[in-house]
Amino acid sequence: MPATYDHPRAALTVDCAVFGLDDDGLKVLLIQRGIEPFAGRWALPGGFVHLDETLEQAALRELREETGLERVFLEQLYTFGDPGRDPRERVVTVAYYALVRLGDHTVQAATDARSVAWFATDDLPALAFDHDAILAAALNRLQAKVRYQPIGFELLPPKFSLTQLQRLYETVLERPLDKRNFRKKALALGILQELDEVEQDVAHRAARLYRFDEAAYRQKLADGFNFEL
Amino acid sequence: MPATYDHPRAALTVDCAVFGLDDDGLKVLLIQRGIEPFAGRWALPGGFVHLDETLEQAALRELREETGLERVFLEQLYTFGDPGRDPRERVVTVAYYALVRLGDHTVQAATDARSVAWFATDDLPALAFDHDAILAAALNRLQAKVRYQPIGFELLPPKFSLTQLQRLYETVLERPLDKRNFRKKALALGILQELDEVEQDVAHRAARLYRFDEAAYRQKLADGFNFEL
DNA sequence: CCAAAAGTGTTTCACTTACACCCATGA
DNA sequence: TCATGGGTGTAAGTGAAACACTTTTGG
Repeated sequence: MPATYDHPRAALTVDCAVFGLDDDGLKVLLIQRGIEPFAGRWALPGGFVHLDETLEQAALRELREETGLERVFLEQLYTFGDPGRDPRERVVTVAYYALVRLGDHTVQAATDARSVAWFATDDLPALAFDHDAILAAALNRLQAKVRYQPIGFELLPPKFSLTQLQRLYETVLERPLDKRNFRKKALALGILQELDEVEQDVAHRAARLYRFDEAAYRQKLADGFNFEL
Repeated sequence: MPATYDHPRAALTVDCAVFGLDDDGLKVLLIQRGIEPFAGRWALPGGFVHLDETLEQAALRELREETGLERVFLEQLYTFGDPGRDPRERVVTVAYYALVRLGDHTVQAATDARSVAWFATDDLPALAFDHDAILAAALNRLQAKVRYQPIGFELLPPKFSLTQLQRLYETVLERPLDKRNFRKKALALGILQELDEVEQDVAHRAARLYRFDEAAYRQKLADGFNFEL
């Protein structure tokens, strides 16, 4: 390491793969780039890291600026830095993935984004840079993580039915689950709070609603409990 | 994103937590810094990323330059970038962890490293920068990963006994394992090649030697096999 | 012949999986 | 009364964990 840090420097960005869930399945939030390179192409929201903010703050700021999203679950994914991933010059990007409750937010294009939209993860347009690789990594991580950590709740409304929860897992894991076994296991985790409420406005028997019990989760986590589903 | 990438830039480094195993337990390779900041302090080997190399290449190059190590198992860990983690200016570091067979290599200090040494992971000196946090994350990752991916072989000589393998797992996971169950499970993975050789020069019955069967591993991996131990 | 580690099976228990019917509600 | 999804239990099978003695070898 030189005594002074004076040398040519790569540019540093953050990019976010933001996932949401609706009746059609898993969605990812993309922006349409307003500027070169790749103007007009769809891309993950992201941008340059400022010198006075953490990487996570940069990711949250870019999300807010480009899409209007706030208060999302966010976790660092991987850092992509191959020379050539940006056609102009060396750019290293720290990728994050985020989970949001789709109903909570309306997205809104801003700054350098021409527009913003949700895309089904199994029907994506061509993406700018190496964003297809980043997105694939993010999907992998989500699938792996959802099995042993209850992060899926971040995709659901605060109150949900067991059927909704099951559909979430089926969607993310891309395979059907047995209803009775799923309910047994989900309840056995001991982190679901049964509410005295049911679904509204459905044309059949209304399902009981539950809430994710954060306190119970922290407790069990500290006790070394295993949350595999 | 501005149309040109002209703005103040953070410096970008890589750092490596290199693990090895000997009879005393798990070791990590540290260098003693020859220059400021933190001259004289122990630190993870690492350094600045060049503009024309990948992040992984940078990590391998720094390892070679500072410690003489070559051909190691290397995997990206996490990117640390809080402002203030370097006392002089903003430096973002992409951390890697590596596994080596301790017997294979003799390490050798070079470039900016005053000296190089292996330290027991449970008896570490004060480290430079936030390297204690990086190292803690690396240990966590190693523990988590060794359970479901057979990376532990990277720490053993090419030919090893089942007892050696068991001791490796016990060391990394920090808990005793049942001998019979361990052997049953390890062999059931179907990725150990039984050799017609035994240990040499031991003062008791000599143990049969095995080899990690890379081909069988790849095959089973492709078939979706689960390698949890 | 003693010390030291290698090697080997069976039983028990817990968890996973497969599976089908009645219930409540609104239209 | 019909259509729609909500809700429930049991039996069989599979994998994990606990556990102790005999064998081999060199000193």
